[in-house]
Amino acid sequence: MTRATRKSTIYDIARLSGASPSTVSAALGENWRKRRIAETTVETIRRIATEQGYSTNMQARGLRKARSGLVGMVIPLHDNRFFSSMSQSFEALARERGQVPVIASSMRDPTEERRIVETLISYAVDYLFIAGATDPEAVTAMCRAADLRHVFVDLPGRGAPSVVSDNYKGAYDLTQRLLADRTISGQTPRDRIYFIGGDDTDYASACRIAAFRDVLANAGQPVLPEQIIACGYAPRSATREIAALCDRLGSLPSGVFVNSLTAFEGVLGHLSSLPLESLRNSVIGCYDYDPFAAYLQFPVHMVRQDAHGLIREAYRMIEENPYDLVLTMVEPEQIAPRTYYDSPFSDRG
Amino acid sequence: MTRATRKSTIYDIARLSGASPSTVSAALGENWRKRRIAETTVETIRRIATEQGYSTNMQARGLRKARSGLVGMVIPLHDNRFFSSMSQSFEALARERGQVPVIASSMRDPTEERRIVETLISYAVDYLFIAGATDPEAVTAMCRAADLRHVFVDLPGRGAPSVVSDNYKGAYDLTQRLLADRTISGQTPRDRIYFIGGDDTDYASACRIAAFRDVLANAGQPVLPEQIIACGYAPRSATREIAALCDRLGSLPSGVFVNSLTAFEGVLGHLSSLPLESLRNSVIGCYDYDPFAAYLQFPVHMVRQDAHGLIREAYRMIEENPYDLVLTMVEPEQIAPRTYYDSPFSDRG
DNA sequence: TCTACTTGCTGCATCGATTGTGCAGATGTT
DNA sequence: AACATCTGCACAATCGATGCAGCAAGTAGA
Repeated sequence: MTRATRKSTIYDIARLSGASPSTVSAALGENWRKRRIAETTVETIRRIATEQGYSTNMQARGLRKARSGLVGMVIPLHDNRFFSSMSQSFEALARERGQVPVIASSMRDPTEERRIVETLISYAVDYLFIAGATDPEAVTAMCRAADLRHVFVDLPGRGAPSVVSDNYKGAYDLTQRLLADRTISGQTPRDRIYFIGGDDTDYASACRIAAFRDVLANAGQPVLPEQIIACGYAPRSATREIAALCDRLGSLPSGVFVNSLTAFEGVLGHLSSLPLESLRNSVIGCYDYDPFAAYLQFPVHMVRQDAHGLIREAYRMIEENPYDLVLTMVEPEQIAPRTYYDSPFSDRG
Repeated sequence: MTRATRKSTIYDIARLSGASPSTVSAALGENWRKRRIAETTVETIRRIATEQGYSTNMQARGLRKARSGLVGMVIPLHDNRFFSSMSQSFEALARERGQVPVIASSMRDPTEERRIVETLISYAVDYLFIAGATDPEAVTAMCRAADLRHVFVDLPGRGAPSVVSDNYKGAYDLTQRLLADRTISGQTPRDRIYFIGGDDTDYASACRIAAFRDVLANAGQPVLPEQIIACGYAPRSATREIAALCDRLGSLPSGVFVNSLTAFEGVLGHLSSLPLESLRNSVIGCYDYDPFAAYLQFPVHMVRQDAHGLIREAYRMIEENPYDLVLTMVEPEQIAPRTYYDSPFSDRG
């Protein structure tokens, strides 16, 4: 095993090439023309640098230039199709720009979120993307103090540009589809459609709930409080709640609007325990898309949020109008039951 | 909008507190006792630091201490249940240790992989985890030169400790289950089981293919070359290949072993175009688990890899025996069709 | 009173890259 | 020949935090 020699620096290259450190720095960078370094010198220096396996110490550069080349993104969790799609897009767009993405998950915990933002500020990230912020005001306050450009994604903030899905429209259309697909047999509580999952204090859920209410009200079926079961995003609690609901009603309701894939995972945990027949008279919808969820034993109406579009827009905002406190909407897409959506990354795997 | 004041440094705190920068540094750190700073001084300094919203400049600290507090992980892609579970676990374990995880996706491209490793080395990550390496030798060479502790996950390398799933065992058991579940009606090519997806030059797939061959050979059904369709991990190519196979055979084969969730996504793209009846006489297995994939219209035998266990072991190795060139195996778990697996993070969402 | 410690702090060099300034020597101009 | 200009490079300060070496007061022991 070769014992590693200390990593080589511009001073080593300087010594080996007979040039000065500043010449080496310029030669290895982009602006050697402006600094009038002879092309032959540049070539020599670069050759030696390659031979020595030199690589820039980004900590030193970052310290001097007061920017790190890192771009931060906070997401609620990695283990989720929607957010991991965002990660994939974020990474692609950041690398296109020669930046290094740092993605952190907050578990939707405001304290953790704050700690993460602090940490990213400590590392002098150049931009910060916050997806699903739990406390936008706090984030903005910290970023302001650190003079850090930031943008909110998915959940808007008041102090920076925000890019969000058009949750109202997505939920409006989904609810309409559920309503249309439903087979009603009477006027019992079971005939209603229930909304399950998410947190009614968060923006996205609130929009969706509003749309849900509006559609049903327009259809002459005003929503009762018990029809909204905002039990959070955790699979476990969704399992519990849907089971309790079925218990109360004596069967599955005629329709269920599930507010996220994670909640749907939990709902599935209960549905899977039911005989398939009992699902025949229910129509299920899920806000978010998953190719497997689209092919369950029962039809599922889905909504695909444009994760890539969200990130693209967010990047545009942060690069072009970082101080425009504007809210950009990105349209989600309704996906019919049993439809395969060909993702932008499906040529990779 | 408040214009941001320059971020405060230890020099600002020093001026405000009347102490010297070195005293401030010591007071804000852990070792102020060793440096014999009076407790009252420490309190004063910390109060002022808080008031000023001071936060350590990690670039400066990293430069001085020659370690960054960052830990890197390379994964093939974010948008995948297996890898995003690894990300989730990695993040949790890194934060427990006060480190900051940086997760990058290589898209299984050796060039991209190398670039990423170089970049992470530039940022002086303290450790590097490489999952699904495409060129382990190159990675080890670079890490050696930079004196960087690293560990291979999922795909082993020769030059560092490796932690991998027991792919052979997982695939052996899965193949046996497929064989047992199959209903054969004759001795035509359609009666065979086919293996689809993955890259036969990569370690994990090679192990799984070997197990697949062995089970069938033991059962007196030696595997023909055309039974192994290692068409990569991309959904798109899996769709193409399964369609071509069905074309050749005139129907679905009696069994399909799908080598990853991404490939399965592609396979599903084709299966979904078939009438449900045509699936009745086939048994499907997928190496990797997804809760939705477990509840499709047809039963799917799945294998759940222990992503959390892999990362936990990898961390143990890198912290305890970074120079032990040992290969640790982590057992995967067979999941019966239509089974809900309760993930370690299912209380979050 | 004089040495011998201890306490509590400061000064200074250092990590590696960047950048404004300056200075020889070459070339051109009148 | 005297002066201006350009070329190609080197010097040194700087970014912010760290940690070694050392120094002035205070306390203890003889």
